[in-house]
Amino acid sequence: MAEDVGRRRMQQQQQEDERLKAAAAAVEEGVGKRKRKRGRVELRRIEDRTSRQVRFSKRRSGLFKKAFELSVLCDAEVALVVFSPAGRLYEFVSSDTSVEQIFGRCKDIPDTVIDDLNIAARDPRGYCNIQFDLNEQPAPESVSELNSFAQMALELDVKEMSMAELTRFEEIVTEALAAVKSIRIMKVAELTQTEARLKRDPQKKGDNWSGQESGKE
Amino acid sequence: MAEDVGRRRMQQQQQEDERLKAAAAAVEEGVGKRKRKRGRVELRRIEDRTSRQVRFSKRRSGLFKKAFELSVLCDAEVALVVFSPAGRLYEFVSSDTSVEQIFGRCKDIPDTVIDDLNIAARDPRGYCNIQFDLNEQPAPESVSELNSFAQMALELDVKEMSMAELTRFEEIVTEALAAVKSIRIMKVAELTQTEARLKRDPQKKGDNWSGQESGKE
DNA sequence: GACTATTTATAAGT
DNA sequence: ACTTATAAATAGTC
Repeated sequence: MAEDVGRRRMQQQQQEDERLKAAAAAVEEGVGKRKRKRGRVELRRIEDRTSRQVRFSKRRSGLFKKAFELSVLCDAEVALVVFSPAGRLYEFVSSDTSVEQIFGRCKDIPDTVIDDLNIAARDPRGYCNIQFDLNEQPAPESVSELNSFAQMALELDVKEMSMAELTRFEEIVTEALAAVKSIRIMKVAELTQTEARLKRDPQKKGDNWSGQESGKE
Repeated sequence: MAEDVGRRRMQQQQQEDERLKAAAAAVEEGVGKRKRKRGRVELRRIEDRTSRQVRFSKRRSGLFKKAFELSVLCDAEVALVVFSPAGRLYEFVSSDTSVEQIFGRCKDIPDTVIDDLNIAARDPRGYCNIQFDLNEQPAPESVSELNSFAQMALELDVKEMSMAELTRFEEIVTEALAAVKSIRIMKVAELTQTEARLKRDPQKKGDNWSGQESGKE
């Protein structure tokens, strides 16, 4: 998926350049008067309240529409639940089944199955205990030197910050986390696609698309 | 002018008509030798197996992507579960929540309104939409040089990471966020205490519309 | 709530 | 797979 995007991006080199230049200019001149092109969005929490609410409405309807289409076109079971920040609940379930039933099935499925082709995760990660003292950092695991440094830098600096800075910084870290998540999810999606071809077909009849894999990546 | 507007609407209407006619024709004449225009799809189960599988993959990716974006952009909780016809499970849960948690919340909310597409909402409002791009990292805002560097470091490096690294890194960022939050909370508590005597309302962090929406529209 | 300009998603084609 | 043509989604506006 990311590769597809990459290709497309190459095609749109011109546009990209244009955008990057604009962004660079905006940074230099200070944020503010820059107006985004229509239809283009950064992957981060929308700051403006009104805008965020409007977008939520539009995007929510689009998401549900897509979910519905997937269920119909591909004969898949789909369950979708969305809570607005205000706590309102919106849900969609493809067939006659209920959300309870579909979610229930998730729990019943053993790890082996889930592990194989699942896109996202109920992995143990992501639950943060705010137990540690800042002076006593958890040992900076070696993901890469850069990352370790970045993390230390963040946390050390944090102690010196004003409220405003803190608030802003929290936003930044939140955004960074969002970016990381998105990338990971896309990678998972990629892998899932790749592995799909290697997966045996439980109920094959006639032609099978999974039988024609020509190696893995 | 009004005529222009009318013209546009007519064009749209034509598209709709065309589509509907095509669908109707397909039904009456049976399955087809008919070649659809690119990008155009009838809302019905795809008969061709290969095609169905291919589109399932693509659309599934798109759906999850959008679900993720909605959660990030609009700060909403999202749970999405998809079963392929083969019975494989794909799921996505927005943040630190689990499917079970979100599901649990569903049960607690009584009144349900179901619309045309099987979409249920606890709110009279309609539905909505979403979309996003992975290659587009959030712009590095400058809070301090250190922070900017850290953030950029994070995001740049992230693109090169393996899955294992990504997972680990996500964990680190999550922890960092937790740390920042804890610090901010402590500071808020301090300030609140201090200023409580002055009977002043120091700062509000919220631009969370969940807090401001008291229920009506 | 509707309109238009753009971007994104994606059905077909190679 | 990779590319291209089209449709759909949607951000910015009024």
